[in-house]
Amino acid sequence: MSRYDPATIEKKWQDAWDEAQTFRATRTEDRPKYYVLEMFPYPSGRIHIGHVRNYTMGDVIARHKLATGHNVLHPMGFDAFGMPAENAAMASGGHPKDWTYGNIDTMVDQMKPLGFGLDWSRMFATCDAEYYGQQQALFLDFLEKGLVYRKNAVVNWDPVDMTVLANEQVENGRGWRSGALVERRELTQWFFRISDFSGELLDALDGLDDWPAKVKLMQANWIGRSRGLQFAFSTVEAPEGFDRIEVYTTRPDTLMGASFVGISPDHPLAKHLERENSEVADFVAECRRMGTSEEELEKAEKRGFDTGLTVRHPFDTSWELPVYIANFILMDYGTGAIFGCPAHDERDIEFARKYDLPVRSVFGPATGEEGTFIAPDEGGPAYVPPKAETVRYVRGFAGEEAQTGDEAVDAAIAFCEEQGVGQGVTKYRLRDWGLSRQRYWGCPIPVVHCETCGVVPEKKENLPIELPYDEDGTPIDFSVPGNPLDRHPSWRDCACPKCGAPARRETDTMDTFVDSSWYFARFTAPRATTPTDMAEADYWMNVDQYIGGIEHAILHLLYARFFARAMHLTGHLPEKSKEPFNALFTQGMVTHAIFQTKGANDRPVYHYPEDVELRDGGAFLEDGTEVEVIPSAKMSKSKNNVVDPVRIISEYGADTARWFVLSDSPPERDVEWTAAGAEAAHKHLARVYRLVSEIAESDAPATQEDEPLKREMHKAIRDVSLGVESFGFNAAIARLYAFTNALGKSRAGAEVRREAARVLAQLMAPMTPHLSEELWQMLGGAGLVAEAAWPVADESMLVEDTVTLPIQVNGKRRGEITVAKDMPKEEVEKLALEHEAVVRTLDGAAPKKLIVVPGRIVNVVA
RNA sequence: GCCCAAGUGGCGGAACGGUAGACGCAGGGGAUUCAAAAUCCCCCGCCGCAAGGCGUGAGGGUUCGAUUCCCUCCUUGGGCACCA
Repeated sequence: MSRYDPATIEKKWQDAWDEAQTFRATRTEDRPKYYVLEMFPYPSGRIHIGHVRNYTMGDVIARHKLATGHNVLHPMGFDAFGMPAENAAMASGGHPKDWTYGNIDTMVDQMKPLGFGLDWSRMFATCDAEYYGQQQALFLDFLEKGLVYRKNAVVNWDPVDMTVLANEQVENGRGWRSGALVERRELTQWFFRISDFSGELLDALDGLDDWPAKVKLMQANWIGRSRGLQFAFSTVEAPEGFDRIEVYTTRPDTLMGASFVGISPDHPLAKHLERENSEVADFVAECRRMGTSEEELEKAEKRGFDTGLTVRHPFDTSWELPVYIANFILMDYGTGAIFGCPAHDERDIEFARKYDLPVRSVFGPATGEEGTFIAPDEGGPAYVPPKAETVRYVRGFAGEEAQTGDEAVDAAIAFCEEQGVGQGVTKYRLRDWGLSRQRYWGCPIPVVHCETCGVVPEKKENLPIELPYDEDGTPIDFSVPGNPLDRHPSWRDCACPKCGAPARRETDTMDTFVDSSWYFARFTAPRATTPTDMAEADYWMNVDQYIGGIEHAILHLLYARFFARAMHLTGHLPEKSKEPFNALFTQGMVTHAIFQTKGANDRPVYHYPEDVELRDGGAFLEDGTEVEVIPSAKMSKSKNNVVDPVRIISEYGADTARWFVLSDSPPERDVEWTAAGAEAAHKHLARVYRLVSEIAESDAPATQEDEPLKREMHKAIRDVSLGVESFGFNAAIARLYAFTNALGKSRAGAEVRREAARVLAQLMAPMTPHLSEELWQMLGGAGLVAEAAWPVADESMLVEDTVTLPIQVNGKRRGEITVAKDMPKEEVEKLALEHEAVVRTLDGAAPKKLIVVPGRIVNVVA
């Protein structure tokens, strides 16, 4: 008998699938289509075990759908633009393009041995001119439809390197290379009008039944619909043009508790005062010496500057409130100005206590908790109950004295509208999507700046506007910070497409989120000479199952949903694709223990897994030094806990890697890669190989154990199918272990055992496709198991006629009874009361209560 | 700071509100073997001789019954608009 030799069989079957074009996506009308997509990778240089897990999940779905009679589209590509390529060029010379394509080649070479059922003929990278040229065409169509515009926006500016920094390049407020204090600087930039779609993007979440609830919730919170009051305070002796300050509030019911007005450092009034008053200028400059991320703003100490100006309260013109410039107010949200009601807002009370501003309670608890409740104006914390809770108003001005916050807000809006003080408005937190990047390695924005014509779109026939590789034969210098396109006259200088006069190209490139916002549509016709081919898009869209990391729950998925709408409006996608992903699954990461010892100065020293020996419940280096084991850490090159799939494949084969990454954890959770686990997976596959070899050669006659094995087989078909269809891969694999155990122990005849083994090969095929083809062949299966019809469970073989019921006394299990499945409740009760453990506990007394859940449980309450 | 998750034996994990620990790893015992590897079989939450008791991050609550639902807290992870 031959041994399980993955190296031989994996190559053999990969060649067979290539030959048969098993995974080539073809459009035919006789079969339903199924489009499964995993988020495409960034070409970092090597695949990691997380990729293996992600693509194996997609592959299981794809292979199962193929076996259930679908035309399957399962493509792969690369999200190839972005900063790492430029950073690599800066750090070690070379060109981002060469670096990127070199990485792609390596990664494709590493992915192919894993045997994924992918249609490689559709592969592309977003840095292919063929792809980004079509992206430029989309941009021009969006521009024409008014979906793109220009406005000023702030960026992180490094004043030493004279360059724009990404948020991740800002460390503790300083540029990562120069160490200079980062400033916020305004630039004119391009924006997509995603905020015009706020309401629609929010409401449409309800229709996404096969998306995780948590993702929909995160998106809903991100879009952030709020109902509030917009009104203006009139100012006292303010500079000309600033008679009024518009504010937006979601708590107009707290207007009588107002104690100050706060404006953003970027508010027009702040900018005006900055020019006249050096103290204001200092404070505002201080505020701007901060990154642009919301996280940083929120974590920063709340600070304000009293402008000396005041405003009049809208209900009492003799009541004046001070105007502060405050570092925590965002110009992008609402009107860039607020009123503070310290009694009912934690941030406001912190601010008020810091600057000694009055705190006035507007409402308190509705029911008497006076004993414990300390009102905010008596030194207590801000009182911020949920808006649905009824409270008692002491400084209300509209509605009932006792009402919920929601009712009070509605009443306050109605009252203010009636008094002409303001209007109720709906606002969204979602801001427009800034797509300009001051970088080289991205899709050029296809517009030209002309002195006479202004901003002029490129003509479509001039697309793609390609990135220059060099400058007239001279390599581009990436060692200088900043955007090389800015310093590239022969690329930058051009003729105006409108008037022909000398003009300058836009040197900004697009955010890489643009690239990933429509690649799923491009896969339906990757070589089309327009962004999409409507016939192909109409057939293959939508993505039936999208799989990727939870880290993309908000931005990528929201941008893609916007893009699908914009592509529909510009005629590039059908109406049904406005929501492009029918079902979404977010998978967890692969983690690995960190092996660490202490070096000099107690600095941790990290060791590679292959240098560590696990024995006697500890971990040791070769020289016997004991190593500290930190389990379940995110894989990271700097911690030396990266597992290289190439190594795993050469040691155990692709099927072992695929089996293991699916087996141990539910797919939405993180999985820890352990050497022991991989070893165990491999042993199991070898055992299946041995078992099936033996069965294939057996000629044992039929026995009375045929029937139980058949039943076991049909139960396995049911459970594994369900597991595969519902992302219960770990459960499906546990079931396959059980079925293998049953098959191994069974003394059924050869014919039934062979049938069961064929089914086992089929059920395993999505996870371990190469091994399954080999087993299928040994068992005399026709053709490729990849193309064989998925087995169907026979319902009549699944019916059980008895059921075992646990008997509980007071909720604790005390025994069990086995009864006929359809035994009447009364008889079950009788049997339960006769049970020895029940009799003993009741001790002659009558039970207080008797609960019988048919087919489930019996609970006796004593 | 804000939003969203997750926490169960020595370990990964299973469990429509209904027998907590399926399946796997590690560990223990045995079979086979001249011996070993490989393989096969059995045991395996904790305390306890046992009867029994205790156990799903912590503390409350709802329920005949809670890992599951609700509230508060702790820890870890993801996101926070220029990382992808």
